[in-house]
Amino acid sequence: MAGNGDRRVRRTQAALRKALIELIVERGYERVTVRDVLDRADIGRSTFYAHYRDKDALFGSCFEDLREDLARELSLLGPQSHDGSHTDGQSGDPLKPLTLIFEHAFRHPQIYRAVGTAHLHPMIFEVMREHLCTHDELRLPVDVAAEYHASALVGTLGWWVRAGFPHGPAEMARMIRELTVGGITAA
Amino acid sequence: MAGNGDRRVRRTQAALRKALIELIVERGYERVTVRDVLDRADIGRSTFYAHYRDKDALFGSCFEDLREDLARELSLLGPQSHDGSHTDGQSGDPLKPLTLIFEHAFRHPQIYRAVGTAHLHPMIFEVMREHLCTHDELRLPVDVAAEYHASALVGTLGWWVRAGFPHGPAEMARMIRELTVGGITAA
DNA sequence: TCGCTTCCGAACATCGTGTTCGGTTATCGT
DNA sequence: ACGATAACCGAACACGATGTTCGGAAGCGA
Repeated sequence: MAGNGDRRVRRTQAALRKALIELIVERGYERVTVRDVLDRADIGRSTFYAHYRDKDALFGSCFEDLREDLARELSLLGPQSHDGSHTDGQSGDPLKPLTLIFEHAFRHPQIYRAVGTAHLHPMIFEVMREHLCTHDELRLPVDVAAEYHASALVGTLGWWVRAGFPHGPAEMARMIRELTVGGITAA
Repeated sequence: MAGNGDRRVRRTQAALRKALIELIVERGYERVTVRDVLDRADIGRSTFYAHYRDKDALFGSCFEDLREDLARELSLLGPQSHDGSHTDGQSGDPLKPLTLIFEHAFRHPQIYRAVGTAHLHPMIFEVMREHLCTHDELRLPVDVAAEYHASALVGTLGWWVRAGFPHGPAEMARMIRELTVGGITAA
């Protein structure tokens, strides 16, 4: 599986990505130098620059993998109500997409801790936006509402990861749903 | 007003802060060098390091001023319902604190654009947390709910600033309130 | 005016970056 | 198995940013 291209290239890139993630978790992105990554991955300097323009590029490739992975898992669920409102039975459990996001973070704690959740924002935003467009029963600007809910979800997800998963993924999904559909007055 | 200490010190620090903010707005934080700040502010190199340990320290002093300014304005309103729920008439307009936050950003577009809104998060979070503690009618963990609403507010605020204030401050406050108290189903 | 503090700016050591290039080694297709 | 090809190595280099030092000039408050 996943065996495209030269084996050496695969080995090199995997080692670099692994090293970067580890180091970011240990020291934070800013405090990691290219030299550090090279030493940790045991890769030659020139080899690094043959693959990536700089540290940012390597970092980008890391979370791009992650993002695609999550997007693929989400797409397997098929089109459905993405935020849990409208339990109109035409598609599976409306809580499933939310749960899946939290489970994904739960399964990749290292990368999520390193990469942060900010990079998921655009993706979540688009999902929210599309959903709100098809179900637009509100007179609020779509952008505002989408940004609001995307920020809430992504922010809470990030907090949950940083706090070391104080609750289970499914539990988190349920709570987010309640907060989203019920508002602050729901008791 | 604000005339504490040596005039030269005030001049120097003000020039450095102003230069940094301008440059961050123009190029983004990472692409600003200490040299750039020195040139823009017309300040000697050694003088800079006599005042701040590095670029981060100067940056920190910038948004600390901002944070204190906003906190002072908020405290002038006195204790009240900070998120707009509970129109129980015992204190002024429940929408006022929210409006004040948006107005503050609207009055300092440069700094907000440069500093971003992430630094307000802890403050907003605490306000949310306290409010939810006193009005805890929900069985959800306070931290989760506080993080959710804080992220939503701060995220939307940041989007609004970056988008160039597509709506008025009061309008934004009203929309946030509706999204917060009404949930997604409120139509 | 006097004494003190701040500012200046040039010079310096140090570090991280990104590139180059000739030589070595692993991989893939046949 | 083997040969052509592509990837890797690593040392050396130029460059730019950082943070420090120090003697002298200038501005400030009293």
